[in-house]
Amino acid sequence: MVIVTKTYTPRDFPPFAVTVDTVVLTMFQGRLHVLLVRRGIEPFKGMWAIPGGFKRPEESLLEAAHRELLEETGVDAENHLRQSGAYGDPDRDPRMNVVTLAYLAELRDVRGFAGGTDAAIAALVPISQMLGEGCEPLAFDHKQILGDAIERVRVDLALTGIATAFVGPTFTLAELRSVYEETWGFRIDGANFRRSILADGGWVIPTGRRAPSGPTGGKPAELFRAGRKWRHGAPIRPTRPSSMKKESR
Amino acid sequence: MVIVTKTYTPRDFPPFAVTVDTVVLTMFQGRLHVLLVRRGIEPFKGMWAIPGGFKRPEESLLEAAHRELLEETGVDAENHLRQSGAYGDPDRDPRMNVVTLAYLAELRDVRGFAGGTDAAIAALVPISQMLGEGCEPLAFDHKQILGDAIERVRVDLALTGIATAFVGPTFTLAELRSVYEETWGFRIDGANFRRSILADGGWVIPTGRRAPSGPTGGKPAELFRAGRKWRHGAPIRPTRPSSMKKESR
DNA sequence: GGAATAGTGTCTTTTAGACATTATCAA
DNA sequence: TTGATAATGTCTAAAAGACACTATTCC
Repeated sequence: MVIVTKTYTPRDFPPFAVTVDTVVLTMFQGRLHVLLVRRGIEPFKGMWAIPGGFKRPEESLLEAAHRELLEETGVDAENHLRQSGAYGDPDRDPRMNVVTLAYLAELRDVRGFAGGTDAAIAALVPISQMLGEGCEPLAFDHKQILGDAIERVRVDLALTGIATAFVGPTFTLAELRSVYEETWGFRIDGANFRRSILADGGWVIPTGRRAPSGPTGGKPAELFRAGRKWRHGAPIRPTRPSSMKKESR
Repeated sequence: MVIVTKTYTPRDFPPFAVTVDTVVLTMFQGRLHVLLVRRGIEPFKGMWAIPGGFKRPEESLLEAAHRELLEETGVDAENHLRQSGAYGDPDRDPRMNVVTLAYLAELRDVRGFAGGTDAAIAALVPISQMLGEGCEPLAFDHKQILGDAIERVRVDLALTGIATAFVGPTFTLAELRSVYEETWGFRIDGANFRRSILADGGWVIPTGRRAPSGPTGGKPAELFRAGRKWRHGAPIRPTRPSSMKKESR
């Protein structure tokens, strides 16, 4: 039975360290990347890790995630942070009992980042390098956390307008489509994609302007911006085309 | 900078209490209910609360959720617990800084529960009573936690086979349909529901047997069991029928 | 002009939604 | 028999998927 007083003493409850770790995902050179830091201290010194750190008593979990990411990497993900999971196995940190809350942020620009307090280096690393065949290890249970976050993004792409977070304030439908293609791992027909997206009125809105053609020419693409609508009426489905050309990469 | 030693002392990190709270949802008398406990101690003494308690250092979050639910309510939700959110605002508990991890369990049978350690009473309460118009208050931020959990269930019904968790080991399609209807709040055409469900092969499997007719007669319904398939190919969509008869309750 | 990319049109197949019809029970 | 519920069949409309064709750029 817990003694009911205004203040608790440490003997009344088992204390834990609470950390927040943020998986920052971004499109870089046409590939899905994650922002990682090289650990500068033991344990797992020198290994890649998801940026994060201890929550402070006076801040909320969200505030902690925002602050830690900014401190460690210089990246400001305010208004882009979403919860993605909690991890609290007793042995997940060899030093002590740590419960961590994973956050997720999809960002367009992850520039100007630099190693902060206790992270030696921050860098964008391709997802395929961390989760594919024969991939590199990650500190702690961060491979699990990263995997769960990716799976979350895949689902959310179909159900919400989160795809627009990966692109700029204005974007072409080809850019938006490549977000889906890269994350789901297969190609989508451009014509049908356009129809699906525009049929879901209020999600992407034409600006009337056009993007300049690329170095290889082609018709200049229309520029769109994200609308206020968030939940899709009909989901953009991750349906692998029936007789579609196989992914060629 | 954190001092790197094998063991940490309490001065190295801010300690928190970590609790796990479990939202148990079940169908009872045709309505969606949540399992709540009357708080026997301050703060919020006498108010409804989501069952839960302190995590122990030697157990995982999942194990803690399982144990606390069993202790407080007598309900064993092993293999049915899923994370649904984390809550850590500094003032969410008036006594101290508590980070809580919310779990979610959809169960068929929530019987044999009784008040345990520090919960005076455990009871099934209709969701409408806790979240509807002019509803009752809940302890702490448990109204938020409950609302988030319900929203999570609504989405998961469309994407996964979680609906079968609400019904017995064998069930009729009418029973399964009522889970969707009750959770989404509108009626679904029985014929079309049957087609959608059976088209998604491997999710529900016919047993060859039939359920006895109800007291009002009618053709005995086929009995199905849950298959191994979990993710739906095409989602069972929460599409409100266009010209459908309005919900009559 | 030719290659490349964006956008339109259209055809086919699939699925959702509505609802009529048939089947099988209890009273 | 009647009333109720389950299951099947069928029609229509909408959406997905495939792909031909046009438009506009760079080289």
